[in-house]
Amino acid sequence: MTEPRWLSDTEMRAWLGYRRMRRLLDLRINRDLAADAGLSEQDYDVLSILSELPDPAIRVGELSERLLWTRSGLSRHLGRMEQRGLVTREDDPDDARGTVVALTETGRGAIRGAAPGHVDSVRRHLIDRLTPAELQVLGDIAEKVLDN
Amino acid sequence: MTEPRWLSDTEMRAWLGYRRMRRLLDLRINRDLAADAGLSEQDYDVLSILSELPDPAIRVGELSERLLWTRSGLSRHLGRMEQRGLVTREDDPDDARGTVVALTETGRGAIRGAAPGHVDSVRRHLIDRLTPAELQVLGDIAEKVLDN
DNA sequence: CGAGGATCGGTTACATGTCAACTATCGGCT
DNA sequence: AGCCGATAGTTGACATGTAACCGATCCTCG
Repeated sequence: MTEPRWLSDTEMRAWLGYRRMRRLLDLRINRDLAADAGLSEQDYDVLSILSELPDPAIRVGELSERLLWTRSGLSRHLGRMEQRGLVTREDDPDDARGTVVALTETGRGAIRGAAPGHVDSVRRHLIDRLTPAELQVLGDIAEKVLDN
Repeated sequence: MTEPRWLSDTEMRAWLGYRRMRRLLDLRINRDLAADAGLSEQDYDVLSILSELPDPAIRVGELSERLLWTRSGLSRHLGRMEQRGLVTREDDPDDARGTVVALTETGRGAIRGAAPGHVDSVRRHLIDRLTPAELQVLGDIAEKVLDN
């Protein structure tokens, strides 16, 4: 193996900064969300997707792709959310192998109630700390990283 | 509660982009690290801090602060790493409540062996995809978010 | 001194994620 | 029609994180 190209100061600062930001930012926002609405970040993500859907229900597999989650993890999480009355699961009438997930009224109420506080939290901890130019670049960076 | 300030397009793009980047980037880099070196990201972080220390050992509490980890989580993790022969734990001679953690030769070898591949992985998935200006801004963003 | 609150690290109970294996079903091909 | 590999979702075994609590030790202040 040839000598690797170690990271320069700027590169190291960006990498370590990203790592610490990830930890602290997620910690703060999740804490706010749990305190304000009694929801985890994962709950919020699921509810958010369901509430913005044109259809009343979505296949578990498609939901897992949108969330970038494994099916098994999602299955377990949906079980917990179902028990709390946030979502329902029913057999897909079009494909007996499948299951469709839908929001309950409780779930819809939960996301409606949680959204304002969550947006405020995201603003306080991230968005409002950055300039418009920085927000633009952050979007660019994410796009480049995700572009496989 | 007054009407919240919802996110603009640019803000939403930055936020969702960050979220997706976090998921995918971590997934990729952790996968590489596990495949190349048989280490988890957490293992790497611990070994990395220990290997760059001026002293031969560090207090558990200080390690947990540097890692932004809870003590209990770190305690469990150190137990696992100790069993694998990567680190040792001994009573702190200066404070009988405390424990000091040190790297074993195995642990030092593991981090040395893993570092080149890890740096390469970080480059491939993040650093080398960005321009110097973007790296600078990413560092700035992290600094602002972490401030306070 | 020495009493009592603070601090340290670990453990127990629990939450939540992954991987591999499983069951049920689908659907193309003969 | 019937076979058989592919696909959908769930579950068991396990890894690994947190919060609450515990026993031991430290240290300040009367």
